[in-house]
Amino acid sequence: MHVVAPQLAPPPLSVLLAAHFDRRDQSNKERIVGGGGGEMDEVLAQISEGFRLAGELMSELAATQNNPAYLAARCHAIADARESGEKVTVMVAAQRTGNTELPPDDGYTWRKYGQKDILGSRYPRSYYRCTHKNYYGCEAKKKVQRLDDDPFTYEVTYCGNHTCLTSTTPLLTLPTAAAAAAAATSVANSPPAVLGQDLVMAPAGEQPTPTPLLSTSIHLGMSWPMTPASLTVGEGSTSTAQQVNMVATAAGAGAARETDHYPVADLADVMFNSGSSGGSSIMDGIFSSHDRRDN
DNA sequence: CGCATTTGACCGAA
DNA sequence: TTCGGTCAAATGCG
Repeated sequence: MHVVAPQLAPPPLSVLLAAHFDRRDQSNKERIVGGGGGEMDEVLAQISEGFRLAGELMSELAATQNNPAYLAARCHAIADARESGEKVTVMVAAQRTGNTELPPDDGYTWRKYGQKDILGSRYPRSYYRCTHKNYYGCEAKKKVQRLDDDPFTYEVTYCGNHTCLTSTTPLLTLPTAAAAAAAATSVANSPPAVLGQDLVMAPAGEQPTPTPLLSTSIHLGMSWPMTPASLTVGEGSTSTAQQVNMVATAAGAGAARETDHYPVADLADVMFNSGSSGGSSIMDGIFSSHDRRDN
């Protein structure tokens, strides 16, 4: 079971018209769209109600994902899974423009070492390992497979941690002044992981110890060609995989880009893009207890 | 030439 | 025996 990002299509012109007239001038609406109590009005009202409900749902999702307790629970689940060597599966939306055959780019450099037709699956499964396996002994691997029922979504299963720090994608594109200021004001003994302007994730009850600080900067999500749509933490191929729904707006979703942030989606981005040429990464902040084995 | 991808062969688990 | 995962030779590309 997977939850894929809901994508609200832009409202049709008639709805925009109706909404516009609802706000502005009722008489004009009746004159142009139709007489009061007409079928047109009824249909438009139903459509408007549908969008209102969709809007409520979206705002509730956003509110849930900004809940510190919710985020903390998700972080710990993922961290535990990674530390115990479990697999992490991410549902990634494929590009809908250009070459949709391109595998999702998660910021690491992968080398393909195999491809298999999987029984019962329409699309083959590709196997990748970290390009730097030879240099750093990095044992990170991933499997990429398109979903049968949604060719625009890839199921990416990550196995093993990256022991290299070789991300090719910049973590954030932020005004350096803001980043510097944020870093300067971070807690003394916490890792220099504060790179964003909007800080959430201060789990209640975990006060004095270095508190993981997450960037929820929208820049991160925006700079990525793909956005993880949901995330599953499980153990191997067993059916007991724990579903961690992480709903994110894919690029192009029209709803409230300016005000609605999806920190969980950003978190997913960060998780699988933990390496940075600078040496320190946001991962240090998220999983501060996780021992780094790089040098 | 060096590196990545492709693809059939091979291997181990179920 | 089947199937998922990996290996490695052949091939392609910059």
